[in-house]
Amino acid sequence: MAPPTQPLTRSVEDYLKAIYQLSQGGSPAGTTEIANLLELAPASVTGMVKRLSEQGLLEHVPYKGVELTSAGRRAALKMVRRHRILESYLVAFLDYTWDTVHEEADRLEHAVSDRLIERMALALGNPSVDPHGDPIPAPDGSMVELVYTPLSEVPVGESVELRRVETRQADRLRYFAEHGLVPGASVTVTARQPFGGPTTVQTGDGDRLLGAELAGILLCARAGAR
Amino acid sequence: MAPPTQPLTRSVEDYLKAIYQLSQGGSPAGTTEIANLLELAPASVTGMVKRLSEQGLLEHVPYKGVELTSAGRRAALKMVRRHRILESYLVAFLDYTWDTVHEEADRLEHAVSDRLIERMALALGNPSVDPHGDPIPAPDGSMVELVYTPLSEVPVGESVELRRVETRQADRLRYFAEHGLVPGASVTVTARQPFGGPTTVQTGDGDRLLGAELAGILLCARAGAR
DNA sequence: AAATAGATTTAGGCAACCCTAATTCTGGTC
DNA sequence: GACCAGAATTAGGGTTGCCTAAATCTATTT
Repeated sequence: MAPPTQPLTRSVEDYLKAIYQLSQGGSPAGTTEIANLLELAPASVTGMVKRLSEQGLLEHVPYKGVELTSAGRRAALKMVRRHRILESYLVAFLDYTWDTVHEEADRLEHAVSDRLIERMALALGNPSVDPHGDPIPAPDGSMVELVYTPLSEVPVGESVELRRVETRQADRLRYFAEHGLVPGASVTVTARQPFGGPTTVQTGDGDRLLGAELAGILLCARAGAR
Repeated sequence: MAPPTQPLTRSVEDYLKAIYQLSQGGSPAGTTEIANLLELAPASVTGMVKRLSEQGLLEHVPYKGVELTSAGRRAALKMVRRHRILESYLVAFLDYTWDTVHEEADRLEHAVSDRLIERMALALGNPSVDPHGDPIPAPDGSMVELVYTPLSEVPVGESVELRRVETRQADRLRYFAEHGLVPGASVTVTARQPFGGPTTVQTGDGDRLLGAELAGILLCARAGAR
């Protein structure tokens, strides 16, 4: 039952990761979506998708969309584990910050061995989340994905704990870090303007006004819900 | 004076490293030598060599051999630095042994950024040699290469310090490590059989008989010479 | 000086991936 | 029910980097 798969190329690994990410929402990934994410022409995606379907990594319904097969998902989750362990390691031991680490991990994830990843994981104490609060799949591909509430939807008056930051954009990440808005931080929502207006929060760092976009990518654990 | 070079591909990096290594002996590298080292067909090497010459990284005299230009040497030394810092880091912090580390470093060296290498170097305290005793080029490409004496040529009766092990073959490296024959170890030559016969050495670990091949790849610092 | 072994190069191909331009399909609209 | 915009696919190319087979060159031997 061991996967007899020949090693995947960098390109293939990138496609699988992208399709995994786009399928998160439940519906199959579209050609153009994939193309945008990988910064390729849609025609190139069609070609690769065809090859990967033949290899049994994808399920492709022409003109409809692509989904990962279980072999594809397994490979994608391995890449996600690599990426998140790498990010965690670089931040913990090599002075990277969460806004600079993504790029480095994106290159390294194609070059590391399983052995290296497991040693890094061990050195980190087998973490379950990365510096952004994203869950790290176990070596067997299992992953516990908790459901959090966007800060933009936390009722006024409630105190919550920041758990996860859903962006890789360096400028936003830097802004969050500068103001103590990192996983683990406690914040209280003190006000919110209507019609997609800003949310006001109280942090250990003082009060801060967050626009709807930023408040929407800060995911929080509410007291009762967990 | 900054190198305006576009990023090199993995293949190109491998060629430059190979040619650097083969040119160490002074004479230009031959097509077949390069092909053997990289496990490619000689015809493939001819093709790549032509492209790299046009890019100004190599000096190729058809039917004679190849040498690195100064741009080529600079790039090659950068790869050597990457490789040796990686090996040092993996051994120091991630429990690799010197017989397993080469392969991992060979893949990683194409994926790491300069920034990562410099952070690893810093974490290591800017080492000047790697776990095998090979000198590590400085970021500017300068490298101090000391001249050592092969154990096979150390006169009987002399005590020397092991400094460098010139092989990447895992089985030999494992044998050396098992018997304390690692850089820094002190050994005394107690006997040597003539006509390429074995050398007998006394180590902290006891006495040991080393055939000509093994004794030839253990490089030693002699007392006076250094 | 001719022969020849071995190294090197040329010729002709192939696979992976990417691109642009042209075509075809799908899901609404009017 | 025909039409249209946008999505997806097909057609036709290009590059990189590898291979095998067939020349060709070099250097050494006879």
